[in-house]
Amino acid sequence: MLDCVTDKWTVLVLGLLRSGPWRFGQLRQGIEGVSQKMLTQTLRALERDGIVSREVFASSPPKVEYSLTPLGQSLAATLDELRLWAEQHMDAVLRHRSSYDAAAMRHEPVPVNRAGAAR
Amino acid sequence: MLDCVTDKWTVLVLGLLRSGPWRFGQLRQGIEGVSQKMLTQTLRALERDGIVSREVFASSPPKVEYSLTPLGQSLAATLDELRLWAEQHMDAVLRHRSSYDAAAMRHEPVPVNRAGAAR
DNA sequence: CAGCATCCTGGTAGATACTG
DNA sequence: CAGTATCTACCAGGATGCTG
Repeated sequence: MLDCVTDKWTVLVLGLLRSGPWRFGQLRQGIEGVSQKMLTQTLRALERDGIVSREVFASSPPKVEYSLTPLGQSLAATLDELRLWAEQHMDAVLRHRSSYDAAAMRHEPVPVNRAGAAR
Repeated sequence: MLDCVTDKWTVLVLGLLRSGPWRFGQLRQGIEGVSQKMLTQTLRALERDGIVSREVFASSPPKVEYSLTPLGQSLAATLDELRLWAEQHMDAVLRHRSSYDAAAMRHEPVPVNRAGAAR
């Protein structure tokens, strides 16, 4: 259950939809790095769970709008707090991260380049 | 950034640590389905980000305790709201999900078994 | 007990091509 | 425009064995 709401794309999609209905292509452009496949998949899952609603306009060119259901709005609000936390504490995290890495350096003797970088 | 906080195991680990310090083995048992590898990995990442602190007791047998830093406590609190949302709305989601699936059935005619199941 | 190194597998996401 | 279908590659994550 947590899996579906903590999904990366889900968080981003709901972030955009908070401001009102969006078309497929708009979402695609608004979310950097999302593939058409993942966007479709994410939206289907959200629709299935009653988080977003999908409205098809039988026009030419075809047009499909996605918007939040009431349930979706409550989730989006909750997720937004998470995003807020991330924004507010990102610098603290990054700072701690680099000092941690620096400390690790001192233990792991020589970072000799044995056949390329780490990993 | 969101990736690290929306990780599955992260959420579960922080959920447990809210109640105080836990030992490695306790966490392992307290979180169903987590492998030793993933738990180690998750804890390392959280330590690196300053979310949890790791205290080693040079006793025999060895003992390592994990606890939340102040930063971690704030994150844990935020994540807990998410868990709360999930609990409160899980039934609504599941209900919508089954009605959605039922509707899909009617469109996708005969679920004939063409060489194994779907996929 | 806690943790690391290694190997191996399967699901997941990307790329590509086609359709209503 | 908004999808579906198919193929492939990659790497997250499980299993195993060893160490301090």
